[in-house]
Amino acid sequence: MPVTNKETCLDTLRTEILTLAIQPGSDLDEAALSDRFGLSRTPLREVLQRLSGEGYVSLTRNRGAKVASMDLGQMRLFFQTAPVIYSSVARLAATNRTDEQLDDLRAIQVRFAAAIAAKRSTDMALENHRFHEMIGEMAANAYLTPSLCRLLIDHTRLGQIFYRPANAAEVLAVREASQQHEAMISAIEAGEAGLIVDLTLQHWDLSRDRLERFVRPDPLPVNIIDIAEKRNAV
Amino acid sequence: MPVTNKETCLDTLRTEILTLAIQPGSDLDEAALSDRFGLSRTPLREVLQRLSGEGYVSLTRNRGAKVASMDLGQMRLFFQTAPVIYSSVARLAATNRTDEQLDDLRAIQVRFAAAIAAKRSTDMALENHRFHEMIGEMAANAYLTPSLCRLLIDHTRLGQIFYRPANAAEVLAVREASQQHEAMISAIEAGEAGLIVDLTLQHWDLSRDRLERFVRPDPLPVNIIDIAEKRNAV
DNA sequence: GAAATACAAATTGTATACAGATTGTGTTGT
DNA sequence: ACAACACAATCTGTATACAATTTGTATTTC
Repeated sequence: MPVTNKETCLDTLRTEILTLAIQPGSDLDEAALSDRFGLSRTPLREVLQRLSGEGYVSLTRNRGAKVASMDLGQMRLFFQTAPVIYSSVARLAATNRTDEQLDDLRAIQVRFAAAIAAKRSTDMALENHRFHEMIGEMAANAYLTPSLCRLLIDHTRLGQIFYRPANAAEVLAVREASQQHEAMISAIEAGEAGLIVDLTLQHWDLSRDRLERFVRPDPLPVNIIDIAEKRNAV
Repeated sequence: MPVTNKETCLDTLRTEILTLAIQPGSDLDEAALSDRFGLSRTPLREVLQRLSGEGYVSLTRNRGAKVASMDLGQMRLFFQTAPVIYSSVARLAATNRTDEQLDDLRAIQVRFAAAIAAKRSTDMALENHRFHEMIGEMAANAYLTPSLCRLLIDHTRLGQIFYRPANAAEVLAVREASQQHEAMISAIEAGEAGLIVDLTLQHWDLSRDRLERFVRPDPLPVNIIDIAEKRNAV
């Protein structure tokens, strides 16, 4: 099965959107992209249609493609929706997974841990994304998968900051996330539905705490701002 | 905003798939469809891509488009997944709906009731579909909507039988479903989250009973089969 | 007669040229 | 100076022709 230009284009755009290399809301130029990937506009438009179906991109008639935006309203929905879907999917994964899928999941976790050790933050985010996508695949539920994928897209985009650990506390949190992955693998292997749901919700809590800290970071020291104002006044 | 050929094509294919005018699993011929809708193959392929994104159709490379299948495995997932999504969506609808949307919902319900009164079974199924799609729109949750839509596609296709009431008991069931719709509208208007979830689960139970009766109908009278075998033996 | 292969027909994928829509700019008139 | 309109440039949408892949069929070979 040869890897066509079209598939390269799909994958590349997906990762560029996930890693924020292309920012939410930015316009995608058909001509530029078809040049870049050595495709004519026809197949490129099909790529965009598909990305739209997956939720990476939004199309408007006569106005082209935009990377899916991440406004405040969306974020609210994200935090509201993630727990139900994540835990439902995790429960199904524990009962439906195959042995091959479990091996795949382990392989992804190895690469995730390696990315952490090497402090490659982009890879951390992408391998984490694949880890949770893989759990979705294990769940093997065509009805839930599309919702999961949309959540993961925004989770990964938000998480760019999570996996770019700035201080010692956040490095610890990433390590904890990795340990939780290990525990989740064990629970899925053992088929313990109740346990995997608990672990998933814990994992979510950890992630949510980091994300909220990003959205509402510690305020700047007030006196520094005072100083800046005085300098402007001079 | 003019209705283009392309949009007609999209809508028509959607309803034909929902009403089983095109059977699950059947192949879609690009040339034939582009002839039929007066489109060239390029925009028609974009329609198919989009239908694929919505879950109506599945695409395979170099092998064209098939109407989404409804095998036994899928049905199992359907019954497993519907309650979570339906109730989550309903809860959100009660808190997020706008007044205009509530008016739209009422209008749909009027058409639904009219279809029942006139015994137009296809319209019953389609208006019922729109009713629940509208509740999805009220929920205004981009993460849940895709899952809801996929569930509704299969629910409506299965329900073709439900809304083609064969006997008196099933006519009563359809009337009951319609009454439940009315109750749901009231609950959404009042913003009663707990109530709408209860009503939704009741509605689901009613529908599920009918669907299960379809999948596992009352067995044929045994002696009739005996007779048939004797005739073949002659 | 069954299997394999080569060829033909049909179907899908891609490129390019053209048509239609939108947006920005410059000119004209008040 | 501002508003309105017209025109140009840019981008999106569609049609058609061509290339590549798949599938069915017929012929050959064992």
